[in-house]
Amino acid sequence: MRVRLEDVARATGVSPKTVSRVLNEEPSVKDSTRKKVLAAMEQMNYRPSPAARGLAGSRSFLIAMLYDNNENPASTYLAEIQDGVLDACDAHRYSMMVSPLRLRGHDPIRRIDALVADHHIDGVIMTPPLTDHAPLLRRLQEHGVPYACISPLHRDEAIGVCMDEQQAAKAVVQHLVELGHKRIGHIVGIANHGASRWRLQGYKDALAAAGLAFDPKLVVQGEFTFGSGVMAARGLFELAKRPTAIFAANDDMAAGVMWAANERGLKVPRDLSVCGFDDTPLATQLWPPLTTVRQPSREMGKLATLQLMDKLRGRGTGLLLQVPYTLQLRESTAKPA
Amino acid sequence: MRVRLEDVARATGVSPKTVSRVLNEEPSVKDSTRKKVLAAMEQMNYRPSPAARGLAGSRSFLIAMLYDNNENPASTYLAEIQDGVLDACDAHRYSMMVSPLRLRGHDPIRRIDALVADHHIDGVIMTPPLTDHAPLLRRLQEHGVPYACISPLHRDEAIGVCMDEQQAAKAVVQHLVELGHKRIGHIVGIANHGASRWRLQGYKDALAAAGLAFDPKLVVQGEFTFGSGVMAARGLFELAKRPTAIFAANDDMAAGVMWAANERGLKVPRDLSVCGFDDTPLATQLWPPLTTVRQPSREMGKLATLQLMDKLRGRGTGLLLQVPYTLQLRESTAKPA
DNA sequence: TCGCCAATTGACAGCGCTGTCATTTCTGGC
DNA sequence: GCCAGAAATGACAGCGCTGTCAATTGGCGA
Repeated sequence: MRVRLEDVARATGVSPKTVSRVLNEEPSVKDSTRKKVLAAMEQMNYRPSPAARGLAGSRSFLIAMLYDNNENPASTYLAEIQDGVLDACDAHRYSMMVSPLRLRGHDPIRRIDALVADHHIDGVIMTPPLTDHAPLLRRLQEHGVPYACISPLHRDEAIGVCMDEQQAAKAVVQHLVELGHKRIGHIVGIANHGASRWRLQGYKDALAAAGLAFDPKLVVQGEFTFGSGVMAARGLFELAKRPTAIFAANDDMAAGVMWAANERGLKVPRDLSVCGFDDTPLATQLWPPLTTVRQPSREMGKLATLQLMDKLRGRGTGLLLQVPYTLQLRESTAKPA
Repeated sequence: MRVRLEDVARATGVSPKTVSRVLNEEPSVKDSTRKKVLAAMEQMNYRPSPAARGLAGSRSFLIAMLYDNNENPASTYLAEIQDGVLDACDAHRYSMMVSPLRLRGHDPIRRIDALVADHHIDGVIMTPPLTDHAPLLRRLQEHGVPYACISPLHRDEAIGVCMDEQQAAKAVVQHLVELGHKRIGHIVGIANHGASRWRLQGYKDALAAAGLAFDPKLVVQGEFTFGSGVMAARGLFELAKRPTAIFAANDDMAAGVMWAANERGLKVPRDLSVCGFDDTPLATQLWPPLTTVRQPSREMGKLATLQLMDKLRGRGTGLLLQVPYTLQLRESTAKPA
């Protein structure tokens, strides 16, 4: 029937416990023994039973990816991260559970408790904005469940991955400045999201660096959705002195800006330059294609997971890795008329 | 420490086995006993250990959602389905694993084998185009693992969920006909995908019903991607007699058509009507908003999962459920000039 | 060569549940 | 009121692995 650890032990002439030691990469096994066992495992195509390991031992080889199902950053973003997490899990024989959390209404703490109680989760991958939900993090700590964050707001304590979003935002806006724009609008994302803050700050930095005055009227609150981008853009278009360029804090809102521009008969980029952030598939599906910042989400998911696994093995070197951004200059930005 | 089945048994004054029976909804338990046990479970906040259940019993309470990572229909589609599957899992205390399969290159059969061997998967949710990957289905059957399909090509044997895509496609095209269009182009999806066939057939049906001749030159092969939509549209624009409307087999390609129209200076819908299929978020993020068919993907994911669970409990009534489509008439279609 | 300590290995119980089969408790029919 | 057979319950082993702690082995200085 199924090849069990005991079978491998018998084949190798050692005790089951020793095979178990090899399986778990414990150091106290003589090298020659280890090799023999590994060879037998390979040869017999042995596959440990996660259920048995979970029941007997303290680890479950399961990690959960938590995300917010209400306020989520575009679903393509999460899908990419998920792919990255899966890549890393595959490589380390871990499994992943996806666990959508509805912050509004439902009680996320109970969800965490259930995850821990039911599945003995070994660790958690947190995506924004959950990365900064203090009660959640505290609860995880109480349970002793390690977690890695993707783009957390508070960067000091967390382990995980981030990108220098502030610098990236500064770079896109500088691109607009270099094209000759003087009145540059900005649409902010959901308040308190790290992404919103960093991108706004980068916008300010670029203005400052260029010696342009910061005008609060040019900054409008959005909430990362297409619709909010439309609304925000309409507001900006009503200004006595319309901006000649708009930097939206993500691609969805940038798409909204382009929609509103169309609605008002403004031609992009002739009458208005637009840029976004994230480089979702949407960016190249708009007309004209959107200038934006590429964020390597899949890679980030993978790296965060690897960080988590390092921590699970106690090998944790790391705090917060930083991945590089890439400017994607496309046709939605041009010199002002 | 942890509340165990045994604790519940002691509290209720019955044997552990009886509690187990209640837990597994076995019929041979007296009603009064069942109520007592359930009350105690509730009161003690008992949570069965999936690991122990999996190890001792034959079920793992785990289902896998399989999808093709290369040729996937837009990621938002899969994300929606996944959400639906999770909804259903939650409701029935099942867990879900996501398992991307790279059909090209990697060997999907091995992946299935691994899933079964490692995790004792109870069942599988199949998404297109995997629903029609014969070797895969055969392997699942050999393993005795039940599966439910979402929009399978071969509808006879499969259990799962589908939509009358042919009828839906016919309806959108009829909408174009009613607007007065005579030359209607169609961009087909990846060959052999059910979605491609049904939508093409619906297109033909509508033409026939309207007494319009079918012109093969108006039908161009695409592959469900934005880029292929652009290419296909360019081809159609080169025709001596350009179509006045184009029905793309999905929204991404329709977006491509609109892109290509922009590129060529054609104004939608004045010079060209465009419609798509799926009603992804993209549809309302384009300018003008896209006329399309809404497919309730999330609902379909949920229903397919419920079907699967029915089957797992042997209560399987069902073959293929059919969910209704909805026409989303928006501004990308209008009377021909 | 002997003893001692560290390095390696093994014996054994038990993780929390379910399958199997035995046992007890009800039914209803006579 | 008694018995056959169905309904309901229980006893017990064991799923495949790991934690604990004991036993063995090997290396080295005295």
